[in-house]
Amino acid sequence: MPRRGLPYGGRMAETTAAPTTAELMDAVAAVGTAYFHDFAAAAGRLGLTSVQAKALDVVREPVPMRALAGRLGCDASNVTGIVDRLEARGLARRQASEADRRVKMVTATEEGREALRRIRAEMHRAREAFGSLGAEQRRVLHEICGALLPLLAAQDTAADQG
Amino acid sequence: MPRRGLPYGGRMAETTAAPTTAELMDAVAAVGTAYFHDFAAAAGRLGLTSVQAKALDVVREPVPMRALAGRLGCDASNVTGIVDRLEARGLARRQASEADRRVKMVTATEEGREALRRIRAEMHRAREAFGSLGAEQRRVLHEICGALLPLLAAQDTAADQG
DNA sequence: TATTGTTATACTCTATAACTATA
DNA sequence: TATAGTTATAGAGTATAACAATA
Repeated sequence: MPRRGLPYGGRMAETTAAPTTAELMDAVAAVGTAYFHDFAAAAGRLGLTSVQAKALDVVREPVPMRALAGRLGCDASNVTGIVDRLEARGLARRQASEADRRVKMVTATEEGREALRRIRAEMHRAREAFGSLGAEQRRVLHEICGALLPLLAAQDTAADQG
Repeated sequence: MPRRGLPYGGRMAETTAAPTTAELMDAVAAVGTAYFHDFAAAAGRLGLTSVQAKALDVVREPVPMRALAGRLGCDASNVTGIVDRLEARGLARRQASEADRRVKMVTATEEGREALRRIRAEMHRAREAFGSLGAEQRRVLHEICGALLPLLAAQDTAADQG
């Protein structure tokens, strides 16, 4: 099949062939790993683990402990310790639910929200890397991610999306 | 700017706008997280942690303990325990280097390679998700990943690429 | 009875520091 | 002296099982 000019900017060689599923998975895994590394490093500079940072992101809006466990993809018993540590540093707080006195809602404090903003600002490599993409590349990548996510997260909806 | 027909298959609406860097980062993070979850689950079904599985992948070819630490992105002291556990299960083995008697080369056993093959085969969601992409989408996604990776991993080359 | 959050336990991963054996 | 691998230690994340409070 003849290869036409590249559709989203035409920066690369025309010889680029469509990769196999395995090659694609390796490439996405490498990018995902590097992205996560940048995220963990940014969180670490603020003295937070990556799980703590992710939890902080989830609780920008009040969330029950149980649901937080779902969003973090871990057992509910872990969340106790994770929120304990966030609370001890004043980044989040527990509040009893009025509707159901068994549940406790977790919410980020203003300091917690500020920490999260700083982490995002500290992700220098990711910002540079994604910022370097052209409009068409961004659009295509975003669209492909949107198509992939529901398939990748298919049966975890209840647990992962909380 | 007027929007032309989509270049890689034209499946979606023409109204899709170019996302901001932040939106793009969130989308890629979500896909990366879901991918990693699929990987960890596949490894878990074989009784392996994700780090053990990644280590197994690295040592398909003989690698010094120190270099393995670099590829895993962790301190060298951790690798002792990780390889201990792989070795205890017969999935990898240590061999003294002939050139430098201080270094130990780690290599996957045939059983270890088989375990790795099974993990890859067990990543059902990822295989379905990426397998569902058309040739043009695969090509574009692969190319963008290739452009992103060196920027994301820029200064970690020595540590991350071993 | 079922559910929420917690505790107790045990394992793994993690970094730091100190050690040994080589170089 | 410098480096490779190990050990010791402490902290954090993880799942399982059992528990108290509430529904």
